[in-house]
Amino acid sequence: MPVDLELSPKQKRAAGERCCEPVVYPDVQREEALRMAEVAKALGDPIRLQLVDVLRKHAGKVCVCELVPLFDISQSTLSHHLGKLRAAGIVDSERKGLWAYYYVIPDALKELSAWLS
Amino acid sequence: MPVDLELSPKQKRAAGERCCEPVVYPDVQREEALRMAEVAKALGDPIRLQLVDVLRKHAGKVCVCELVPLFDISQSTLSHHLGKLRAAGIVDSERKGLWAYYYVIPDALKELSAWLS
DNA sequence: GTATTACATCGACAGATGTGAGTGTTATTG
DNA sequence: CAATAACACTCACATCTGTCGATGTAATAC
Repeated sequence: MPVDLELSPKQKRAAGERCCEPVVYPDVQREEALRMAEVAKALGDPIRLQLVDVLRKHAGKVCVCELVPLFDISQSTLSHHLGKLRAAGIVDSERKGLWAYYYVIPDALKELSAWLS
Repeated sequence: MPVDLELSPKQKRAAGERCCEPVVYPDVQREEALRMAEVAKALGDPIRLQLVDVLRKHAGKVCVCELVPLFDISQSTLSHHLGKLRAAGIVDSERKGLWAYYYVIPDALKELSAWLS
């Protein structure tokens, strides 16, 4: 896990020579980074972040019709954001008649949260 | 802080009537969300996330020339990513002669990290 | 049945993003 | 001095993103 990066030679390399040893990068990080970046990207919009905030704090399932008046965007744009959050595996929804209820998937933010702290 | 969202009336509103009470949204969240989303967005790319990972784990300052061989991208693209991270306030750099040393700004990820956990 | 509501999806568009090749600037080596 | 290394920046381009209006679909109300 600890990337063993040495603070190597600070010396202009002589023509054609490599500057710094190419440090091997742990492959484990690769897929992990892809997953976490996907989650971070989904949270990288103020509206989506607030959506997740509301859904998390509510602890239950929230109807889309209750989310619409919270933001100054059109219904279709909100739907688009919810779709992105679902695609990123952060939320899921459940349809009940005319209404759609959204909720945060437990542990969806766990990996990113752990890495950040 | 707790957004008091009631799971209100699940009943098709009668022509012209509002579906759900427009819940007031705490303004405090607004700017906070903007800041956190900016950080999340910067982390929303696998390469930038790995860059931050390397810089964090190294605990010191890392020369760009040591970062280049870690990724399969051009030097200019790497520079671009570092610039984005700097613009988001996550990292900063220090120039020493020919070399540039990057490091993670302490507490830069604090707010997002706290919100996530 | 018809009218209407809740929500997702489509189409379009301006703006942002990731990428690399090339260039410029500055400092170091010889 | 000249040559060159390290790195940021410019330009170009294909792709992605956020946004809205319009449309589609399914369920409810009357």
